[in-house]
Amino acid sequence: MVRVANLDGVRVWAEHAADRLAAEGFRRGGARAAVIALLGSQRCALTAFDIEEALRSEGRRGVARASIYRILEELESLKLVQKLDVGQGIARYEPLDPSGDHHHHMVCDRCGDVIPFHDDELERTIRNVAGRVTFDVAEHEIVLHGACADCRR
Amino acid sequence: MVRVANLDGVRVWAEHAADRLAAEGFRRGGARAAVIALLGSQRCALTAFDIEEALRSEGRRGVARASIYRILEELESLKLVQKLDVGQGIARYEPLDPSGDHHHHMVCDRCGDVIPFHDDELERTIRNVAGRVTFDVAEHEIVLHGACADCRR
DNA sequence: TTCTATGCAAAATCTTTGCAATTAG
DNA sequence: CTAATTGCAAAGATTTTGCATAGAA
Repeated sequence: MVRVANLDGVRVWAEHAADRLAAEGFRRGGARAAVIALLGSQRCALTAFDIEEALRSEGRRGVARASIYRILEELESLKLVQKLDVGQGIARYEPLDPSGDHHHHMVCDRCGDVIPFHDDELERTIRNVAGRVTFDVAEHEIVLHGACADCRR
Repeated sequence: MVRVANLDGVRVWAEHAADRLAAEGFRRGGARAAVIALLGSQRCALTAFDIEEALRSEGRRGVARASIYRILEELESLKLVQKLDVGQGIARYEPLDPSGDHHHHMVCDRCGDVIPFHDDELERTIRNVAGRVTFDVAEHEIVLHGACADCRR
């Protein structure tokens, strides 16, 4: 088991995202820049609420909730972020590594913490399964529920 | 890859659920019985809306939405049904086989269809992963996204 | 009769939409 | 100047809660 690999990739993600947006003809607004900068500095999935709060407390005027959702939707459609549901009906968003690297999540059902993990064997197995089904598998999402190291005591 | 195994188990699930509820001291109300009967006749996950609609069109007076949610919550806490999120922020519920048998889901992102599947290798791999992490894994949920046989054409 | 189960309506939560004002190019 | 971007408020969608009533034991 490996923790989120490729932290360098994450570090430059904001830059990569800005480039992609520019290439797609988007203009450079302050709200979008703020959301991208925040996502780029995170190692894992944030909710829209997390983002709103973080940007508001960053001192500046903050970004409107509607803008956050609109921006996240754009980023998702460009495959720059992945939207994921870990089970409480609240969407989370995280940067998508341009190299294709990805990870899954363990959700602590006691404290609500979301912890990323990666496992090569698991990826291999998923690929095998994908080859065996009469279904065109484009993505996969795996969530482990349970208790985190702190909570299980 | 195997389609939902143990259809007999599903068939008797309603009975099993009724027994568990009785053992837990619950009384036998009509709304709960209707929800259980419906779930027992399904092979896969339904949304609260699906359930409400199905029960309403079943001719009778139908079951109030609030009751449906309350009943599903009870059943979930007794581990009689599993609640799952396949990504659109809408919860789905399905009977949980008392034998421990379980399956995962492929979601067609074009038509929205949710298709169950099971794979032994995948289960084994998940168990291995669970043994390797500093996290107490109680459950796991796997969702494959893509296009179903009909939609991919 | 007593306490659970249910229905109805209102509230809560998360997300989306409409529209006017702002801002980038 | 022109069109994309943003903020604000209102609307939508799903789920939860409060409370009075019906119903099971």
